[in-house]
Amino acid sequence: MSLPHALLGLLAVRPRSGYELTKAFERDLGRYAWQAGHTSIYPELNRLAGAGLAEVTHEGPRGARTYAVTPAGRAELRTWLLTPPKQAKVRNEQVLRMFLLSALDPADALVVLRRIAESTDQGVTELRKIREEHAAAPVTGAEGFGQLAAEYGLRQYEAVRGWAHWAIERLEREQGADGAAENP
Amino acid sequence: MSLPHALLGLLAVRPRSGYELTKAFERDLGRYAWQAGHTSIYPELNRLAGAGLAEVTHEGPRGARTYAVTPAGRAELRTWLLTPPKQAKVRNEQVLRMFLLSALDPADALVVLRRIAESTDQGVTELRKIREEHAAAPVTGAEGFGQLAAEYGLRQYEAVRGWAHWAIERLEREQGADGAAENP
DNA sequence: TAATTCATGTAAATCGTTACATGATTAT
DNA sequence: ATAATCATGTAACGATTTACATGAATTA
Repeated sequence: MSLPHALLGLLAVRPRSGYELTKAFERDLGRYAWQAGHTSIYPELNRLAGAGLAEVTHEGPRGARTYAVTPAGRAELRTWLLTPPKQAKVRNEQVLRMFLLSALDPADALVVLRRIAESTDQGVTELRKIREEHAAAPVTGAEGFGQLAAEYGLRQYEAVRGWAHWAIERLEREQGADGAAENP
Repeated sequence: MSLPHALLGLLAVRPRSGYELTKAFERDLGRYAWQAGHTSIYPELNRLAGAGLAEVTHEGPRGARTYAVTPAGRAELRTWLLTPPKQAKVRNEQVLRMFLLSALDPADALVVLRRIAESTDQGVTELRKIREEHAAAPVTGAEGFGQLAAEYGLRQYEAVRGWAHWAIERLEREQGADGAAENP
């Protein structure tokens, strides 16, 4: 159960409302690391506040409440980050699909792989552009957050992209070899 | 909910018992793609059999039942693999930890990063060895499964490893710059 | 003023994990 | 004989998702 720590981590960067946290999950965190919807986030914020790990620091229009992490929350987050479990829980549907790809015949597998190659080509291009734009920015605490994470996301994309192209080439060579087997 | 498809995919490679499937999740699938314990696997196998997507083909000692995927199950798996959702579900505690790393002060972050670097160095070495050992093997259907997945796992490890070393160097340079700021 | 976005919540249903439970076979 | 491993299950609890619900503020 990592949701509370994900929330504490985001609040440690800067205070936010539940609504803003929800959007952070949709954009960055949820794409690579941990997804959660507002229906888990709001109750969890209440629990964190009840436990003294977060607190409401500001109330805005439309009942918006800005939460900040407390010193106790910061300590909890630090402990959690410094004591990782041996085997972390992994559940990634995209990766699962890649692992099961060989259950398809090569023609079908190629369709899927080409789609992956295309979308990761695009993803790499986008993320590289974003990185170049922010390359000049200072590297202090809160901003460092985005940069470490962005670099991680980019390298992840590049790895999948490289793998997809490698797999395509491999499958194509195999198919080519089948077709050309009769004439040496 | 991808568990049924994960099971169909494994059974598509070759028929197995629930016990063997459980171990496959512990070893390969669960490390990178999708974790599941026997308490989800056994009931799910019964559901798949009830739905005609899998069937018991053999009964061994100790009540062991070997399941195989049916033609309907193969069709279901194919459909699932060929129609991916826009946004797949991701939940990876390890990656979450990396995303939240910048919430720590640089000294603590370096501790965690060095641990990651060490364990991925090791992982890359291990997986490379395994790959070399199997490099000579033929690349037909069922074995291809392992090879695509193994390559994916290796590249994933290498990406994390590269990122960790990059982040360490960056943080060390930052700290070094702080310390040397007084004497130009 | 109508539509959109902001902003928060609850309830029911589904899904997953942990703990509990049992017994057969094989290895020491 | 004893321990380890094989092999399957159920029940209770906790976490997550989906559907439902509401209203304030902003934009067109």
